[in-house]
Amino acid sequence: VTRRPVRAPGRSADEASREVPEATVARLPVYLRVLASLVERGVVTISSEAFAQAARVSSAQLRKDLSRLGSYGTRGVGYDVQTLLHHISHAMGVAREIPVVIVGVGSLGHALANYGGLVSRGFRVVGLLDADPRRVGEVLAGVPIRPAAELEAVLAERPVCIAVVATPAGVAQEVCDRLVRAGVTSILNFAPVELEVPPGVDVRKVDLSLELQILAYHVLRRADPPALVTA
Amino acid sequence: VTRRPVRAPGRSADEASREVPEATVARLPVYLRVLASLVERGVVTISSEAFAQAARVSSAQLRKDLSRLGSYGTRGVGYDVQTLLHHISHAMGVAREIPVVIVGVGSLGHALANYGGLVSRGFRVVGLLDADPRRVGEVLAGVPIRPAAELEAVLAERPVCIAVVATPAGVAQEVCDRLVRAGVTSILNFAPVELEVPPGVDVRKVDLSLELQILAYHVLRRADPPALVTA
DNA sequence: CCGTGTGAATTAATTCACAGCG
DNA sequence: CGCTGTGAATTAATTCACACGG
Repeated sequence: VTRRPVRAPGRSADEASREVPEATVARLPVYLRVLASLVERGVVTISSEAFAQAARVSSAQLRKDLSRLGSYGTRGVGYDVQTLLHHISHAMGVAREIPVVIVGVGSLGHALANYGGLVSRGFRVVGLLDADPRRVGEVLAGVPIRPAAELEAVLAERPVCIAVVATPAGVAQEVCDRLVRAGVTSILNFAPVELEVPPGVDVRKVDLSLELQILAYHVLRRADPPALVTA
Repeated sequence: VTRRPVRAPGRSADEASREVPEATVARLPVYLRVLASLVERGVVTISSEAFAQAARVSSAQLRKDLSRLGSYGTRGVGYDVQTLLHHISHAMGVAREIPVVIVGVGSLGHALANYGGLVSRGFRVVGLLDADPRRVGEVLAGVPIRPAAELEAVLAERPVCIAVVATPAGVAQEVCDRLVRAGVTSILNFAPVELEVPPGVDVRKVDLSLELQILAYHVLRRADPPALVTA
């Protein structure tokens, strides 16, 4: 995952949050998800211990993370699930609906466009683009696929900050350049290439085979020789 | 990403590698990919500076990472692309073909099964499982989709260490439990839940909306009010 | 000379452990 | 009395900066 400087220069000190560490930011969405499921199950209050177990982190880490946002727990009791959900949502800026465009609507792009988790977490797909003329015109989740050539036009009609690149590796950089030129400042990249972006643009990557390779590395270093087939 | 103890107790000291840090392990596949593209472009030698730029890391970090595997560079010159490719491949245990099963063959599962990057990085899909009877029988990348009920049978015929969970969130934990009981020790989880696994089982997760939420967090903390729509 | 390899310094993240509040 | 909130201690990761070898 590429992290670039992108420090906010000096926002008004309205929020309680003073510089939440990156590692914490990466866990907040997990907490949010766990809290949502606790609400569903009717849980009203939860201790850091139980919460941490559900989120698969240590209780100390959970408490430290939460304390960055403020003191929302009750000593001797735990956290009120609703209150906490509210505060983390606020910190993460949910309550807004964030428009995203997806470039590349192959099977992965289809999966993303149809993924309900997007909408439920405050995102809305407002544009779908694909270079394959056979896919153009298809409507996915209420949004028609438009030709990749119209990328600039789509972003002119409807400016967005966040774009998802799900194209083949070969064209990802070019697509990325065009997105950035059209005003996109944050990119989620599924193509297996390292995107080059100007400073100020934020890129995160998701790479399936990279994750598998990391898992495989650990398997190979295990004590017992496992179910592997030599080529 | 869940990292669990999983320290190899005491492998024979055959490899040069003595305890490669986790952060480095996570970058090695990136280096591998960059090297492969350098080979394609006919590059023979590369300096840490140029290599680092292509891999989007600092040159110091790259050199430190590579030095964990041994001294494969030439002072005053740089690294031989082929040599380095060979050594990192070896460290990552490429040269073996690693079997994986995919549980859940929705649009995401389809994308994964058809993803060429798997095969080219030494993985082979040897099993596809889905609970939907309408999908059973379909053949993807040469592998037939079998009913989820046969999970245990599939893993009995052909033991594998690594499984991909691409099911809906609701059944992911159950599938995970069954996989672990059937001998799987490493899981790549695409379902938006925190999987609970016994010690010794390694889980990594890929969560699209989590990544988007992190991007959105940073967008919201930017100086200028961006292209967001209030709900 | 130039660029690798690496100790030393720095910064970030995690864990410990316990004071103090409800 | 139990559990949060948090300084202090620890561990991990990154960056610096330069000695040294080709």
